[in-house]
Amino acid sequence: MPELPEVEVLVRHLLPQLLSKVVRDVRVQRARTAAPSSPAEVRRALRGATFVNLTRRAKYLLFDLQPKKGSKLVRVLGHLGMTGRMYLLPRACPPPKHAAAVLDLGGEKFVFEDTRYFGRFTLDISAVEKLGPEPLETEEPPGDFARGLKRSSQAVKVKLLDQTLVAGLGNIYASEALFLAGISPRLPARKLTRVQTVQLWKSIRKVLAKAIEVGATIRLAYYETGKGAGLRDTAWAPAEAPSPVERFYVYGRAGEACLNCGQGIKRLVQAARSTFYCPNCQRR
DNA sequence: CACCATGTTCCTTG
DNA sequence: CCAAGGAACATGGT
Repeated sequence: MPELPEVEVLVRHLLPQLLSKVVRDVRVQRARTAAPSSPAEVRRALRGATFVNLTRRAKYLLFDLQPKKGSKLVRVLGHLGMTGRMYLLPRACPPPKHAAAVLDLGGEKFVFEDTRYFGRFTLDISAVEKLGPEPLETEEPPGDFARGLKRSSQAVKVKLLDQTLVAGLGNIYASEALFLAGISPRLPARKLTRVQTVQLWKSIRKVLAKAIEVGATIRLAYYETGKGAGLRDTAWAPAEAPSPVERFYVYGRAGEACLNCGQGIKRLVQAARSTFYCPNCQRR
C-alpha cells in the first residue's frame, strides 16, 4: 500500500475516526514491529492515552496521543512497509492473521495489519529527521533535490527512491513521474539539465497530487464476518471494487501501449527493482 | 519450483 | 567518510 499518496489518503481517512478515542489496551505482536522500542514500552506509553492528532511526513504516519491530564504528548511513528494496512474494526471482529498491532479502543479496535512485517509502530521517531524535502510543500525544486541529483552518477530513477533527495516517492510514482517529465529512467542523475530538474520536480508534484485526488491505490471494501462488519482497505483493487481504478501511465504496464505515443511500454531492472518506461517518450 | 511484489537497512567493496 | 551494489528481512500470489 505504501507511498506518499497512499499514506496521505489513509491519514485523512483515519484522523476523524481516531480523534479523541481512548486506548484501553495495546498488543504489539512482534518485537520487530515496535523496534527499536519494545512491545512493552509501546503498551506502557499508550495505555490510557487519548488520540489528539495524526499527521504524515513522507511515508510515515505520526500519531499524537495525550497520556493523562497535563502530561507531555506521546508520539508514535507508523510505517506501512510493503504490505501494511491500518483500519478500525468493530470490537467483535476477530483481528486478521497478520495483525502486527491491535489497539483496543472500546467499541472498536484499531488494527495494523502487516503481512510481511516490514512495517513499524514505534516510539522511535528519529527516522523523520533524515528525510529530505516534502514534494507537495514547495513548487520549485529545493536545493537538496537539485544538489543531490548533481553529485550522483547513478540512474535518476534510482536516485528518486533516495528519501533524502525527495521524501515520499516509491517504486510506482518514481516511474510515473519520469514518464510525465519525459526523462529516461537510465539517465545518470548528474546529467539532468536545470530545465529537466525543474520539469521532474513539477512532474513529481503533479503525479502525487493527482494520486491523492483519486484515493491512490487504496480501496475501501466492505468487510463482513459473522461477528460484525466494517470498512477496510484492500490494496490493488479487486475486480469487484466499486471505486474507480487508478490508471498508471507506465507502472506495471510492460508490453501495453504507451498512452501518449502508442509504442510498447518496457520494463527494466534497476537496483533490483522494476522500472517501467516508454522508450519513445523518455529519451536521454 | 520459479519469479515477482507499493520499503528500508545493513554489510561489503572501492 | 562517502557512493554504490547487493543481500536480508517475511509472506504470499501467480
